[in-house]
Amino acid sequence: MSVAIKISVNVGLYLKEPQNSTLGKKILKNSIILIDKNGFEAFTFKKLAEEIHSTEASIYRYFKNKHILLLYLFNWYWEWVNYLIIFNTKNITAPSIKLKIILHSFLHAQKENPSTEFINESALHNIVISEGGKAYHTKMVDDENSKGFFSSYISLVNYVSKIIKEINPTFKYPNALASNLFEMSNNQVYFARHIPSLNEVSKKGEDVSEVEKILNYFTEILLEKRLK
Amino acid sequence: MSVAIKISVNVGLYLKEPQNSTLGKKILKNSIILIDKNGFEAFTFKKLAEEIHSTEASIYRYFKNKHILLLYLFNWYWEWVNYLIIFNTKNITAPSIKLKIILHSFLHAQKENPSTEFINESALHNIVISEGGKAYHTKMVDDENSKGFFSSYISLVNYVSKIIKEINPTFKYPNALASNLFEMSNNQVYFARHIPSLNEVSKKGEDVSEVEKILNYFTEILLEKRLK
DNA sequence: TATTTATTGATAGTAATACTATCTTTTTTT
DNA sequence: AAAAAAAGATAGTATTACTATCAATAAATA
Repeated sequence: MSVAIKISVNVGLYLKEPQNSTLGKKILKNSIILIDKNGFEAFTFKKLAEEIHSTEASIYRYFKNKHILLLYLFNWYWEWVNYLIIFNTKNITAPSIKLKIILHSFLHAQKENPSTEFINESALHNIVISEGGKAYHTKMVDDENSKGFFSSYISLVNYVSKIIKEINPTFKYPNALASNLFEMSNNQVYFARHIPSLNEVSKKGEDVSEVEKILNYFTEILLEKRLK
Repeated sequence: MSVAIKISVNVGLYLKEPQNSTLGKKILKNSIILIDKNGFEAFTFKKLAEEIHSTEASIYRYFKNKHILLLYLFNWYWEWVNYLIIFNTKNITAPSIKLKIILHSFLHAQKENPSTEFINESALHNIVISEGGKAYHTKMVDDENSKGFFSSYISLVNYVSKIIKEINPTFKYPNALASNLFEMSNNQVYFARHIPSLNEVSKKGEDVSEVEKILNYFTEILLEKRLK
């Protein structure tokens, strides 16, 4: 017996819900593996089809194209982080502790017990770090935003924004801070791994914890209550 | 008569220096226009060739591929910002004023007098905002970093980092703050334009100035001198 | 159980992309 | 005027990003 959580994303992101079939789950599982391994640019439906011993045509029955598949994965990830955050901050009242837990949950999302056998959360987290920006840095961004394709991310940011306001109601830009915390988090981990002269993270293998320290340091200073 | 500044980038980024020929300058000029208009994904050497009434083969004599061309443009941009910053902070001694001027220079780089007829700084700035992350979010990042393809950006970050240390020598992560200022700057402008629920920038057409306010607000709080 | 329906597989085909190669013409340098 | 360099013209290839069609198989339901 077990308690299963099922994560669902915006229906506009798929033609057929991949979580409801064996082939669909294989697509999700192996697209994560392939994108993580070779990067999004090198990823094609043909290679994926070969990997899972299926055909391109079959994959196209689930996703319109690889960009939409990427959006599906990101939304799944953001929903998963959302769940983790709600779960981990349950019964915590002090908002400043809540924010600390949120940062920790987000940065260590990969280390949590996997909720779903067909999603490798750790690999997915790496994809979000390396390719996350590609979700919305396209010419379709306005159209896709209007269709709610970023709503999981937006609601995450809004939730954090609310907590920021609780910590310090005089802080002027809670949304900007919240979105920056997520963006900065991924960015600084990426820099630590690939362009280390852009920050102060030296210890290999502990990049995530180091970035957590940086983010806590920044938020503590930014949200410290002050007179005016 | 005039005073011309010539910006040069890492020699590994081109096969033939485009700034030295009419065709090369046309390539630079029109690639900026096309990428700005249609986005980097839709940009191809073939379309560019048609636009400038030349051929694909001729463009390939200047740049190995479109990714390298993008890197060339970004390096050119970072060098240009670097020049602007040095120029605008000349004779300013107070580091906190310097940092303010840097943020202003960076965010308004497009409004400065164009230094080069074949580069539309405004369009290039928009490309950096929309596509900037694609410079280093690829599987070649480590190799390209070792070749110095991001050195203009790194030296920019290091310069700002030094000023941060002057403002507050006790601030623990000057590099992380400096890189975040540049990243956050582009990101928040992009959000203001495309996913406005992610920050507090409402006024259309003044997004850049609004983001400047946010960045100043953040840095002032972060770098305010404090005991411990 | 038979039958309809849905799902997947197999195969083919197309336009566009991302190049490489070669040869000719034009322009520039000496 | 000759030599060298740059650009144009053209062709060709492997891969990508799809769309279309039809057959085989599995699942749902009558």
